[in-house]
Amino acid sequence: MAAINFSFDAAPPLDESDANRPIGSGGGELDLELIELLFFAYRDFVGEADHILEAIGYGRAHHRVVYFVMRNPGLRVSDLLDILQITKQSLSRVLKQLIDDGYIEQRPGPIDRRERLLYATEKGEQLASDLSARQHVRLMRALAPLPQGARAIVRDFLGNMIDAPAPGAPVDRKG
Amino acid sequence: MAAINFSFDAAPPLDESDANRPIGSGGGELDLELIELLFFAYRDFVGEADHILEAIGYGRAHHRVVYFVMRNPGLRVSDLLDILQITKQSLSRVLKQLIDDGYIEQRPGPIDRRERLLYATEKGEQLASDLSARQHVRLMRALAPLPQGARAIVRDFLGNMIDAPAPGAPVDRKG
DNA sequence: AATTTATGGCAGCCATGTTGACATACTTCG
DNA sequence: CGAAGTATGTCAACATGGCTGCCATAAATT
Repeated sequence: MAAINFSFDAAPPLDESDANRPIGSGGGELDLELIELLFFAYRDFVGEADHILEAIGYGRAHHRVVYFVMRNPGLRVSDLLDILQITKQSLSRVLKQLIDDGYIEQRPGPIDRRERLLYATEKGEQLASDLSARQHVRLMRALAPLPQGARAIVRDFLGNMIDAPAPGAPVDRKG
Repeated sequence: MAAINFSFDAAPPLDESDANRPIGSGGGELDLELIELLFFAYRDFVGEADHILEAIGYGRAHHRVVYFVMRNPGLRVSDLLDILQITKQSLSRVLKQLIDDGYIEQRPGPIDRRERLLYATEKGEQLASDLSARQHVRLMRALAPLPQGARAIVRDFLGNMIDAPAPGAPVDRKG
């Protein structure tokens, strides 16, 4: 639990007031600073919710499922598989628990009754909110000291990091 | 492999030219947009290196180990445990493989000979660079369309997301 | 009626995280 | 010197959450 992040002692030769270009024109060097900052940031970000989850015997897989169902009520199972990019079996294990425990409920699709549309129960909404609240606070704390417009920059950066941007999503706000 | 990220259909009511405050003063709403963008961004970011790793039968754990040894030559095992925040047993499994396969070598500490200082071999350096290069390209592609100074914003944001910032690291550049 | 689709379930494998106990080599302290 | 502490390695055992393959069922489609 020491939460040591090690010193970034070999930090890239970057000036504080720098722009995009991450490394001096010297050679084919890599932006290792951002790579490891992303690692540490995500590690601590997801670690945030673990206390709540432990208390009810759940793991991160449950978190992700209840989160995306809360965010997209009426989601089909196959949609969830696409979002999480895991297999049916991996999903069904945790989904079954969440349904049995009353966090998520299924209703047959009104048009195609083979579908089992997923909805978070009130209990499920509550859980998802509790978990997200912690992460929200961390995000706000991280953004607060940054200049105006930082949130938009971060959002666009993250959006651009994704393989296939959501339709109608990002982002090219240089000009 | 469909890499569907689902539409962020319930996207927060945020204006493009917005600043820090993520949600209208209405109530206790959460910045779910950033939460899930971070999830997708990291998912695709770490998925980047998987092809290379699969080819040699390694997983992400090996990646992390060889990366941090490359970044911090002469690291002690206990330092690595602190960085990765895993247990000795989890580390030793992958570390043993990396040593056996010639990616990492150990040398006794010059002062305290109980220590086994870790160094990446040339083979290990090569592997770490190959892996990082992919991620570097993704980062550069994500930053390229953003305005001047975006990299610094992103770096500071990520740094602020970390539990215990590295000594002498981030960052409070609002004023 | 036959086929396709959406879902569920079972068996079993693998990677990677965990704890606890113990061994070895070395350093440090009294 | 001998005792105690430290850095590391190792073994057994277990949990989580990925994976594949195969099969079942219900409903839609042709």
